Amino acid sequence: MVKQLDDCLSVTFGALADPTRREILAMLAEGEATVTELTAPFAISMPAISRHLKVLEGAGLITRSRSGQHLTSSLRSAPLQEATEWMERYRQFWSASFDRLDAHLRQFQPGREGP
Amino acid sequence: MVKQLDDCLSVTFGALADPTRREILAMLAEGEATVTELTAPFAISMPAISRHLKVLEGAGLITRSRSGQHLTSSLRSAPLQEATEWMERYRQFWSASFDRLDAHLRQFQPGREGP
DNA sequence: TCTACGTTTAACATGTGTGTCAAATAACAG
DNA sequence: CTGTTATTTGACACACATGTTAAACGTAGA
Repeated sequence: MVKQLDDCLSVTFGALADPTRREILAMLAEGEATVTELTAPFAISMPAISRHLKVLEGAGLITRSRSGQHLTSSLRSAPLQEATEWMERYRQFWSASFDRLDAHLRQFQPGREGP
Repeated sequence: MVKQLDDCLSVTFGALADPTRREILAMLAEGEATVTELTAPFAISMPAISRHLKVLEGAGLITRSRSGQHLTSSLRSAPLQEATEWMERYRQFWSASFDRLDAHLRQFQPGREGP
């Protein structure tokens, strides 16, 4: 029953997990852009960018609209809201129980790096 | 130069992109637990859970400490803070420009489901 | 020291993601 | 209609993620 939301979060976080896609979102935050424009700053091919855009669109993070020959992409907000809410739940929990947790952890954890 | 942070976000979002791992985080939010305890509610094997825990630890989302035979896992907060900050940047932008965007989008997007 | 328990590692199968280049589609201009 | 530009799709290659089972490791206790 919560499966639907769960999957939605997977798609959202999955889309956000790729640096190129986050870079694309950053570019779109400065205004909508065509695929060609979005491809320019990257060292990868246009088909690759096109696929990234498809992933972002599938996650509902952008929308696309054709104006003449150009297909412009623009940002959408809804999924981020959901993902942020999910994370806020944990952030709040963690902030609340941090002191207790922190003290507890310290006594077991000498260091975090290991071979 | 921002590459380091970028990679950190990839790891964080990547860890969050898996439903099993989010489920594990939800369980740990109710208190620390051993690998055996964390494996119980799932239909997958303990080695699989062990790997998920390793991913979560790699993302800094949990810490682990041995107490006797048991290896207990507990939540950490730092990476979520970073990821939330990243997303907040976009949420704010999107909220601000939502009206303008929304009107623009409506005229191009008849439906979001595909075959 | 031998045995049992809890957990991880090794080796492997398999599916999915990300990139490539070449060809196909879509809209526009002569 | 033909050609040009913008973008996507197809076919492939390769890497990585996730699951499995079997064996190894680490700690506790007889």
